[in-house]
Amino acid sequence: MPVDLTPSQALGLWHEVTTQQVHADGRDLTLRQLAILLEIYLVPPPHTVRGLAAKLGVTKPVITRALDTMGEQGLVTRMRDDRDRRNVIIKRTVEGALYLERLGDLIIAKGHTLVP
Amino acid sequence: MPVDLTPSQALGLWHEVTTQQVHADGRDLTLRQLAILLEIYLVPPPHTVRGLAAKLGVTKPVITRALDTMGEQGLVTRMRDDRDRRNVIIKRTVEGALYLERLGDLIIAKGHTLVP
DNA sequence: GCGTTTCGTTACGCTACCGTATCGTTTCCT
DNA sequence: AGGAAACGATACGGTAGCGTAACGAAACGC
Repeated sequence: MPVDLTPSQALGLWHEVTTQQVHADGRDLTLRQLAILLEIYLVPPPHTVRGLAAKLGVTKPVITRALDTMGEQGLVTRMRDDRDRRNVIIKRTVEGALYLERLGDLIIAKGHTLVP
Repeated sequence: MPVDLTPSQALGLWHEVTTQQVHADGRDLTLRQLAILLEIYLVPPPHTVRGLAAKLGVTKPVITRALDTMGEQGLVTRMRDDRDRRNVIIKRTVEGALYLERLGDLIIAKGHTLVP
């Protein structure tokens, strides 16, 4: 079931959500960090640094840095892969799930207030 | 006519759009910068530094810096207000309008691909 | 076994943003 | 006219991101 939006609704939705996020988010994630976080939580595991870098079209240090920052904030965790100890498996956390749940709620709420 | 989204659709939409934006956007705007840009283009003028700062809940230097950066990129322009020369009026540009139009198209396109 | 490849991380120099405080200009008010 | 207030910009020290390049550890291949 596709979601049909008018141009005004599409940008209006982005406007409302982005503005509220700027207001409320003490974390202030980068666009890249948010993309990484969403990828980790919405796409089936396992997630690796290399895989995320390829999916987003960025270099590996970008992923490492983003995971450092978001790890300090409790949004993700890293574990070495025991089956191939070169790999690092990125894992979800409760706090990260809550963060995205709040974001989803915000998007849904703003969607309801839109007029074409 | 409100837009009804399931939690999965809401985050899925954000995921798709954010990811593609990271891939494609050579500009790499901050979340705050994007919020400012949307405010300027979606809310009726006039826009001032002070007004934008209040609306987004940030300090004035944040707005000044964002306008500096986005001004260099041609996304906005500034003009002194001749009726009160303390004020600066922020104006839209063709390039800025095109940028947001592309963003809107992207949101609409990704909305169509969603399944609940 | 030993070179080669594949991981993720780290180092380096650089740029851009942050918050706080202050500045110069312009307007307002009495 | 002259002081107070409002506006946007700037200065400052600090932090966090960037891309490129190099690194150590682990697995692979012959």
